[in-house]
Amino acid sequence: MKKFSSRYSIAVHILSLVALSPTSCTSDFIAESVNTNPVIIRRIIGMLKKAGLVHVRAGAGGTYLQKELDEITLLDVYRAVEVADNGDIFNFHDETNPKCPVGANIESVFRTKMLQAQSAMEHELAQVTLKQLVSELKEKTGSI
Amino acid sequence: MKKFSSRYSIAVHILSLVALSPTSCTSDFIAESVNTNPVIIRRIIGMLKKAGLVHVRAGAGGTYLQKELDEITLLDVYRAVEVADNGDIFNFHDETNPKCPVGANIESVFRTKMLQAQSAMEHELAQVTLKQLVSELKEKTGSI
DNA sequence: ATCGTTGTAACTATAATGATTACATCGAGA
DNA sequence: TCTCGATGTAATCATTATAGTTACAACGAT
Repeated sequence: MKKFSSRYSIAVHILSLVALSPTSCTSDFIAESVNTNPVIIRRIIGMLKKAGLVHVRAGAGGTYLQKELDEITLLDVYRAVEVADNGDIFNFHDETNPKCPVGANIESVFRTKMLQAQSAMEHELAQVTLKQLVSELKEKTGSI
Repeated sequence: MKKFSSRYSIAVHILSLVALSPTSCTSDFIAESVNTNPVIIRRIIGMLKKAGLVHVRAGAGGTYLQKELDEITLLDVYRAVEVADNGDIFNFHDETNPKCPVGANIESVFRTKMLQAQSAMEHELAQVTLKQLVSELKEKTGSI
């Protein structure tokens, strides 16, 4: 019964914090808001950096957005921290018996359907920008 | 980088086989088509049984569909074998710092978006019946 | 009553996650 | 230039899910 890792929610948390915080965001500072270990934060920031979403002042400290808030979607963040090797979220039992007509063909038929389902999910994620999300967050917090 | 387990693809394989096979489907027979251990098959059949999708002739042997092919959707199968405790596929880092305005509110904002994405995926799965899938499978195999 | 099948328990190996300690390296500022 | 805080990353550990396997009691059609 596996779900997606919590890296994704932490990544969104990090980006929101960086977007909203007036002060410099060190991994220690962020870790306190997320309530976890600074190394967890640094690892995730490393992925966000690799995806071109943030840059980090090495030595000096602090993480900063590298794109505008409305240029980052939840899909971008998802792909940065959560995506599997080939991008598929569904697993397949891929060594079916080729001598059986069902075993030989079931995977390709099933895979097509699964990719459609995955696309639908990713399309939904692509609709939400961090700008929207942060704006809703601001409403919730009243001010910040 | 976790994906869904291969139980799902195996479950669909099992149901397709049961639907198409003229002979009795014992766990040994199915395991040969899937190319895995019979106990794996029995475990998954147990979940399908619990979900009311199949029934099993205990003692005698053999698995049979309990619903019509067009009454079983990929979402039904998904829920039978893959669903996590509360049904959410996304994980949340839920012990954020309540003293931080972002930490205190990010989860509920993010969760709403995630549930929409999950719904989109499940809606897509609900569109596909086993009847369609088996029909496509028949086309692929030529005959059976 | 027999015998093949199911339903489980128990065990193993493997892999991902999340947390933590440790430490080399970077670079801004005194 | 030196110091000191911050980053980047390796290594380790506990936990959990998956996948496979062996073993065996219980079922029930014949």
